[in-house]
Amino acid sequence: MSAEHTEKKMDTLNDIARELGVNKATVSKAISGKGNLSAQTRARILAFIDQCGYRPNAVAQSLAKNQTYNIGLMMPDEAGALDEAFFRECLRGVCKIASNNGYDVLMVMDSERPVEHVARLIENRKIDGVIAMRSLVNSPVVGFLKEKQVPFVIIGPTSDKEVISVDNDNRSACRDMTACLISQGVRRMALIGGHDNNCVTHSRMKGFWDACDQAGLSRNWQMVYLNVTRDNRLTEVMDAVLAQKADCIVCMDDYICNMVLIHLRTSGVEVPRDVKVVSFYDSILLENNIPSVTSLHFDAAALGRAACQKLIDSLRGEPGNDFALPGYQIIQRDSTK
Amino acid sequence: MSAEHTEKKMDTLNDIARELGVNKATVSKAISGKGNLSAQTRARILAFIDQCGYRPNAVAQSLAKNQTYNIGLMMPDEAGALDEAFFRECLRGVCKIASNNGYDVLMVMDSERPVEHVARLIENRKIDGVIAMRSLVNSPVVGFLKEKQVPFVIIGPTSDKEVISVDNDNRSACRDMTACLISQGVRRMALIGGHDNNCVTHSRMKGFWDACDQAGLSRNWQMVYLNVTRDNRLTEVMDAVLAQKADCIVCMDDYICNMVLIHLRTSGVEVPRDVKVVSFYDSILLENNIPSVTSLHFDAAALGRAACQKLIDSLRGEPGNDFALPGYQIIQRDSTK
DNA sequence: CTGAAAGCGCTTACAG
DNA sequence: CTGAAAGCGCTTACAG
Repeated sequence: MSAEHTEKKMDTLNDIARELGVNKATVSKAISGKGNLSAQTRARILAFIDQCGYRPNAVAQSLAKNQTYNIGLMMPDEAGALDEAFFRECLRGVCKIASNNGYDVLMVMDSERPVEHVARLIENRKIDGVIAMRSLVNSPVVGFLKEKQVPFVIIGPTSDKEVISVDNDNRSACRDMTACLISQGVRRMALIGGHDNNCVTHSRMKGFWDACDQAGLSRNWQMVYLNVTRDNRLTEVMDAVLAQKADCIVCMDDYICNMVLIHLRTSGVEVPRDVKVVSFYDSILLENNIPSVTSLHFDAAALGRAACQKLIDSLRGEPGNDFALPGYQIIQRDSTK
Repeated sequence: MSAEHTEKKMDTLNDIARELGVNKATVSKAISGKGNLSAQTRARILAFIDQCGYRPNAVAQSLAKNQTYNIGLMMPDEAGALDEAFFRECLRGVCKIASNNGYDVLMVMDSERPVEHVARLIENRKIDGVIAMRSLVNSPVVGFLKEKQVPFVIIGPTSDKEVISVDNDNRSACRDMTACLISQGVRRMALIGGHDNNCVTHSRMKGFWDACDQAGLSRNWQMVYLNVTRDNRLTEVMDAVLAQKADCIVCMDDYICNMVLIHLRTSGVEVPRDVKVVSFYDSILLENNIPSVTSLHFDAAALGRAACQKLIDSLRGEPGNDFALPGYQIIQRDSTK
């Protein structure tokens, strides 16, 4: 494979132009497919390139074309509180589409100062555009990207109409799931969620209320507790929930659900006999629980793919094909039987 | 902030050279700190740059210096089977050190053809070096990188002395943990592990045997089952383990441990009364279990940091400071009480 | 249809 | 101590 390499290095446009007795511009045109060129010489050049294993220097191309073919991917850096599998899947989706389109993915995972980091990348011209995952409400990142006119797409909800975004249809999904519970006879639910500066918390809550309203179920009968993170408020919240005889605990994500399940188990409350439990987000934590937990399931990889495709379309100035939002399923398990 | 920008664009070396009435080479020297320059003019130039917000074009620098300041990070793409938190932590560590040193991290997460992907990156000169996570035994990636003489470091075990690597000291950790069990009276263990083409499986097993040998515990009394992945062999393995009256089940990772716990629970076998359970790898799955599970805990972020630092040292041609391997702890919980 | 030239924004010997 | 020049490897008007 490297036999020819050792004889003559063929790693610049000049090398191969000299060898073929043509101008390097001609070679460039053959590769890019731009400009006029007889099919004959193009074929000859392409054949030679293929055979000698030449690869254009991406850095030089970047400089000449003022494009890097790099995408910056901003990962939120909140340890533990978020679903690891979600990020991995999403990342997989992004990388896949990027790779298919000749782009590479540059990670931005700066705990302290994400804005400064992405700013440096932009100002140094190391990336062409940005994908931001799970943005917070009014994220300063969005403001920065808009001001600098950097092409970007957001994975997660936005109210900003100028911003390209993809998101799970959390509101509809949570509405459907809640409606499903109501149709099964649930009347007095406790909704438990995390940080209320997280956009997704809001969407899910809206879906929850949508279903209650549609079913004519009084909002006053339902209980809502937000900002329940790691261990802080859980005990007091659960005491209230049980004292007020909720018939179903609706968890906004699997991490909260896991805490709830442990609390119930140690308190001797039996699921689903004494109280039903569901989660708006599914992960391995719930799948393996006993009893297994009814939950919504979203397709994170599809989300990543959609985000990346939208960004690349936008980078190319293409119309921005609209994608159907990746779907969701309600997975019925033992915790609501 | 962008007030001056709008008046005069100061985004190339030429712009600022013209403005200051000096040569662009002089400006370049002021920034890089290389070459001779009077402290005075250097200060003047630096002050101006600071004030007008100029940032060098990293692409042009790359071309001129033949360095990209990008690191390729290869993530294994085996969904589900691996610990998500491990990757996230490790990634965090890598990104942190990279960022501190002016490097950026380019993801390689190509399910189908990782070697081709990294090859393209190298041949296109988009990266200076590579970090490979949790490589498989005899990975073709390693062969490729060695052949191409690309600087790289491996996160995980290698027997290859020419290769720079960082790893948890799995063998010692597993030996210590096993020794600890033996000192608590365990005599007949069942070791259950995953794919035996995974290096880590071997290290952990070695540590296990080390402790048995040192304690004079006959290897014949112990049981070992490898290649127990998702659901395939678990049931038959557990039947054998229980039939042969193991007093402790040693799981090679938390995923296996989780499956084991579920099996035990549904079989009515009580932990730790009927059998003790430990895991060689800790994650949220085990921490929240009831009973909580005794386990080894490794510091993945430290591993990522060490790997990245070693790579950067090697890129700089520096001596390659040796790092102490990131530590581990034995976390005693209820499953061995 | 092909070639010669200028340019992308930097760095680095080499003169002066 | 500073400057003028060549070069990194490509692309893209512009001539011929």
